[in-house]
Amino acid sequence: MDRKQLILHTAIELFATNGYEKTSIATICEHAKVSKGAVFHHFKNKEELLREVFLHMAEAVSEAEEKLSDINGELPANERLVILLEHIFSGMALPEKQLTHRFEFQTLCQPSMRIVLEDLIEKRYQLMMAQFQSVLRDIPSAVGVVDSHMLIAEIDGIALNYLFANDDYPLEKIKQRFIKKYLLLLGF
Amino acid sequence: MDRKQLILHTAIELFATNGYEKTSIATICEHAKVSKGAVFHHFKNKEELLREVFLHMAEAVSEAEEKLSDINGELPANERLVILLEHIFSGMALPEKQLTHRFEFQTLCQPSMRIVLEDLIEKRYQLMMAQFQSVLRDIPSAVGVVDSHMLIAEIDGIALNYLFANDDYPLEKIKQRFIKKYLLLLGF
Amino acid sequence: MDRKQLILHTAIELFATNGYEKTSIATICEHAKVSKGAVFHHFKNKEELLREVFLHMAEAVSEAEEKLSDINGELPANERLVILLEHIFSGMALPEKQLTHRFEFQTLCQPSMRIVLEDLIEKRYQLMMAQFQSVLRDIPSAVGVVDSHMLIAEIDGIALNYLFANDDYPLEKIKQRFIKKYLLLLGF
Amino acid sequence: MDRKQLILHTAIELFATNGYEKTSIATICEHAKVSKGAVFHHFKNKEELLREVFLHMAEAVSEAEEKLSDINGELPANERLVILLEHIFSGMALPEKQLTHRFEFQTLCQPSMRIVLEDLIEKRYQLMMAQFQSVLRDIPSAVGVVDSHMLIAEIDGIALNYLFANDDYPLEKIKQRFIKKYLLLLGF
DNA sequence: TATGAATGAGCTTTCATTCAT
DNA sequence: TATGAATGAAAGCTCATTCAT
Repeated sequence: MDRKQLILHTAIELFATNGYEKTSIATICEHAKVSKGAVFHHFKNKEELLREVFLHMAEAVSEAEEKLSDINGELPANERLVILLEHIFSGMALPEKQLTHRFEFQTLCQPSMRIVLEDLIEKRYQLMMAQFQSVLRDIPSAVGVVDSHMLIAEIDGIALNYLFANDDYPLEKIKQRFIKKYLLLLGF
Repeated sequence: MDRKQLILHTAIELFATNGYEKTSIATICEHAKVSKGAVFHHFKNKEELLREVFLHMAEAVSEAEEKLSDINGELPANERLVILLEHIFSGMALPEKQLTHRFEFQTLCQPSMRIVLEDLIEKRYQLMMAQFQSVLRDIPSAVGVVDSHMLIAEIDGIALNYLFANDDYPLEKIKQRFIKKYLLLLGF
Repeated sequence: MDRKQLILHTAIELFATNGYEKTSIATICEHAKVSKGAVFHHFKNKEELLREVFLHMAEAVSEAEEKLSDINGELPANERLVILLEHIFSGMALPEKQLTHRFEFQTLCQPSMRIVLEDLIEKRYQLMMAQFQSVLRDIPSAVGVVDSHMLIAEIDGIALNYLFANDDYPLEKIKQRFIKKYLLLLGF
Repeated sequence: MDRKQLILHTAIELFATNGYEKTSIATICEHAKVSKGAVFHHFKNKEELLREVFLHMAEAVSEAEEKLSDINGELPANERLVILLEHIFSGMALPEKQLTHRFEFQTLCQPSMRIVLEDLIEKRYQLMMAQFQSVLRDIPSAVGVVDSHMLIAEIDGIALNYLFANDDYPLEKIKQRFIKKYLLLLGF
């Protein structure tokens, strides 16, 4: 792995676990076994590093989602929706994805991060909207835009609560109730 | 208002808008027109100030909720649920409550804040759980614990997305779909 | 015990164990269960408190020494010297005197304390000189001034080393060798 | 001279003359014409700086002593003892050594310094003990351990008193009486 | 490309001291 | 006499960033 990638990976891990403000460049250097000069050679400043970390993460997530879309292209809409939701819920339990989530929630809530990433966050939200709308479009009883917003928000909320909850959080049962709820709402 | 309250109010506002890490004691002092010494006279250190800010906020919220419970004590469960949800959604649009929400989401997502507030956050979550369960308990088709977790999470998610969204976020329409969804799920 | 005495006693204890610079007025107040106002009512400032602490300690020591002189007034000089040295060495092992010593050594070595106490330290040294000279005066082979300086210095050194040494410091054996040495030097 | 050495030298001088607590990092920086960042780049914190200052000083002293031992390797024990004592007493009058002594006494008496240097002080004491014992070992009438402790303590005491005394301190005469005393005690 | 010494602004915190009550 | 809230200077320390090598 080249130097830049190494720094990027180290940064996301530290940002996710300790927070952006609490992660000093020096700490990143120690963990990545790289000099400070190297970091500032590859990234103009800390904010630019943050932006690239965000981009890097968003890219990885998008790739996974595209694969999913490709596979399920021809199924009926309700099945596609269920598969999508199942996929998202499964992801929540993966340690690797949890890191990503942890980081993402911080970018949303932390004013200092949000300011730096505003445009990227917006773009990313539009992508998610598109993904849900492409499924809901084919369901007559769905209210495309509203339901997409709602789905995204609710999933966010569940991920957030699960991420920081104790071990006994009933994620699996919530998933089932959640899917049932939507099938009812959408008339299946 | 006494000095301590003044500091507390100034702190929550600054924490909410600029973030805990990015809010220096010096900034709080400038805004509250108080000396640094005064802050450390009333609060052992910045972390203790954070805890008191959290407590202060949680108290205010709890009081409002208690009032609501008192009023609706005798209505049927489904109506109580709807009123509760309407109340929560209405709150999201109030500037004053938005400040509180902004702060609260940071406490959840920011590792450095979370560590300091862990116990208080847990206690607060239990309180919310109790509130929802006291309504759902009277609805046979509800799955008390699971549905409470799910409701809290979903509302969190909607508040989070609304809070940081553009002006065109369809909160009102989401509220309607959201309530409809639950009435269907719970068999009303 | 009145307030002022209480503060004085608390101060010497804290100065001795933690050092003058490291002992804040606030800490003294906590230990003495007294308000800050009370301290500054009785003492103009921290330096004045230090001076009074020193005076208070020196007084107590002087009283003890006077008693000793009174008792041994009529013995031959060499016996008086031995008794005096025995008395001083015995004192070193008393916890209460150790506190005093600890404080005293700090006043000698700590520039910031020394400056404040210069005149009092000088006066106290003259007193000790007088005490030794009053004994050595009666011993023909003694070189009054020089031997007094030397005795004071050596005893200081032994006290200093004993005070901060491990439990196995052979104070008793040193005392015997020390006395033997002086009896030889002075021709007894 | 490199930056680190420069800081070290500046620090020992300021610690010795003004005391450790009263010497701020800022003051060291001003005197050494170096930025605060530079100090904390080379030393983890003020305590670590203190430890390195102590080590640096102890090293210089040890080197001087080793040279002395080498030179006198073959002389009879009593002559070696006298030379050693003469050497130590001569040192007391050197301005450069006085700085070292001033610093050393503070490390012994100042609780806050002592805590930080405990292990290094102990090690240094053992070294001094070894030095004296290597001389006394060859003198039958000496009580090796006890006399070494006593010699160290007494020399400490004389240095301490001389260091802070007025100009009329009879160091030279004390030296002569001191050596005479020991020659008598040890049977020469 | 890469290093790490150096900078200096800014942070949290401590503390002697003052003063209205 | 006594209290303790308030002050503000100064402390130790962190950190993003620069730059000579």
